[in-house]
Amino acid sequence: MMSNKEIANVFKNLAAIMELHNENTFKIRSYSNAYVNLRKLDTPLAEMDESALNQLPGVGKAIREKIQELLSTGSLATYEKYAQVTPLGIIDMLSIKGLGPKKIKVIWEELEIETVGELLHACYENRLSKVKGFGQKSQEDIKLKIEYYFQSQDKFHYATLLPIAEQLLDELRNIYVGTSVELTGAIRRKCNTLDRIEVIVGDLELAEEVYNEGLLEILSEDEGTVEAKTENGILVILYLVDEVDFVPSWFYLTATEDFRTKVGDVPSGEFENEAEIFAKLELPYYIPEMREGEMYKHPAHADLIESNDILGVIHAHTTYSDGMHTLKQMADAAREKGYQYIGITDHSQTAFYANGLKPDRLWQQIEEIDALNKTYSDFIILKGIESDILNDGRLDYENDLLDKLDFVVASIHANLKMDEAKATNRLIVAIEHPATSILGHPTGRLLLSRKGYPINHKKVIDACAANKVCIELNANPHRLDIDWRWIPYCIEKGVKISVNPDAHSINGIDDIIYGTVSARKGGLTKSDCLNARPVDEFLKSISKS
DNA sequence: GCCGTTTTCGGCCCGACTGTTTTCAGTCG
Repeated sequence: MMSNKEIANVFKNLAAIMELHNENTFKIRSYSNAYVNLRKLDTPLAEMDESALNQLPGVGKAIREKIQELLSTGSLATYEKYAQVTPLGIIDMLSIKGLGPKKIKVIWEELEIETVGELLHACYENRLSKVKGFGQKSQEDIKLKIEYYFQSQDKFHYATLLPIAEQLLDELRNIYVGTSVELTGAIRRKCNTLDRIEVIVGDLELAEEVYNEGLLEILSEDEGTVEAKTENGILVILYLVDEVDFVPSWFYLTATEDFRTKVGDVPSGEFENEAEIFAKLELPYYIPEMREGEMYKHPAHADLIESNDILGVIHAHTTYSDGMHTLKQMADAAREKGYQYIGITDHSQTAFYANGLKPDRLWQQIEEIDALNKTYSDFIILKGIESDILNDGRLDYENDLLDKLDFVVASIHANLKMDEAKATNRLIVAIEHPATSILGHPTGRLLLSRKGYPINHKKVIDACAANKVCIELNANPHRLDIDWRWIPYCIEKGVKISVNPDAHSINGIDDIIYGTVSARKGGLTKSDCLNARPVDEFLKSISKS
């Protein structure tokens, strides 16, 4: 049975493909609205009867019937009709930022291009810039976007691969009873994005059940290294080693080469665990997450942040702007999950697309928070805003209103096309605003789909240090922004990191887990984490006086 | 295709930017 999100996505895809075929724009808008409305629903569509479906906003007879068709057949004839007359490559192009349906249509019709690869080739040959409506700059921009698109192909977010890897691990352990079986490589290092799942097995033989039971499709087998694919097409590498060598092999396969060469060769001998290897190398124990890049230069703290150290849910949206749940629902959920406080940050007025709050609605929210806070004795809601950083670096409200808030997250959402100097300067102007408490998602990147604007990290972090502004580690697995590689520099400069879920729903709060994972990769300790502090210390830490 | 009625069809979300233009279309958030 299809989930609400899956059904909503069909309507999004339907709207996009219909735009390619010049259908009525208002019809298309209806389907887009259906996408927006349906994905926000709490109740599963599958559990609703016909009259309940009819009462949903934006759902009339036609869309209701399409929902029912999807629930009973799993597909949609209307979409299939358009898909049949649209090359797959053209549909792929819709996911490249900067390319909309109008431009794709021109590319398709004028250049007779039907795949993303052909389009990249046309950029290299300077053919795209000759088409009317395109020029040198568009061609260069599209070329870079496609190159990023290809780099991201066959890669996955950590949050996507983790459950698949854990299930595979379980199944392999059931096959190799009494044998060591563990994740290794990038997935053990909990990398933000990955292209494979690596598993080490303490047995030199590949068990027959692995392929007989359809667990994996074996691609190749070579000297203890087996390449395979899961049924959903994800690359799996199995390393088959002698059980006696398991610990040193596991150690070897986990770290990247740069880390390994810096810490020295794996010592010979038998080891019970990796701690003994680090001891033999006369090094402190580095958690697997840190065994890459330059992290060997930084201390291997014993008190690294853990997700249950986080006491406050900072950066959360509600139905006031583009969140799925009400203020009270979000607060109650945070409290029930064991947090001590929540910092509400809806979008500010410029964010029209997200129903950003005009001053009067922000005042209204402030009043509602005051009232709700009187009903809690063991929990507190902090008044905040996610203020857009305008094009010139200003914040999105007058100072008298900003002063009424407990804290301000300042982030860029629009006009993302900037060079490094412009982006850095825009951020620094916002950081220097006395109301700014936390810099939100500093680069605006969306892992595997958008690169983010270039910034001079050192200048931005220095400015945060000088103005007592903290930096967000946005915990959404698609962002994980600020990048963990910059955490050591933040620590060096005394800039606190706030691990923020950017929650747009109750479930979104749980993204804190992924933020904590990335924070640990960067060696963040509990004491350097802003929202691992009780609420009074949180407020003291962001106070400018 | 949905909605809301002055119940049976007309109206339907904005603003800025960018690159391409010669006054604006396409895209994004």
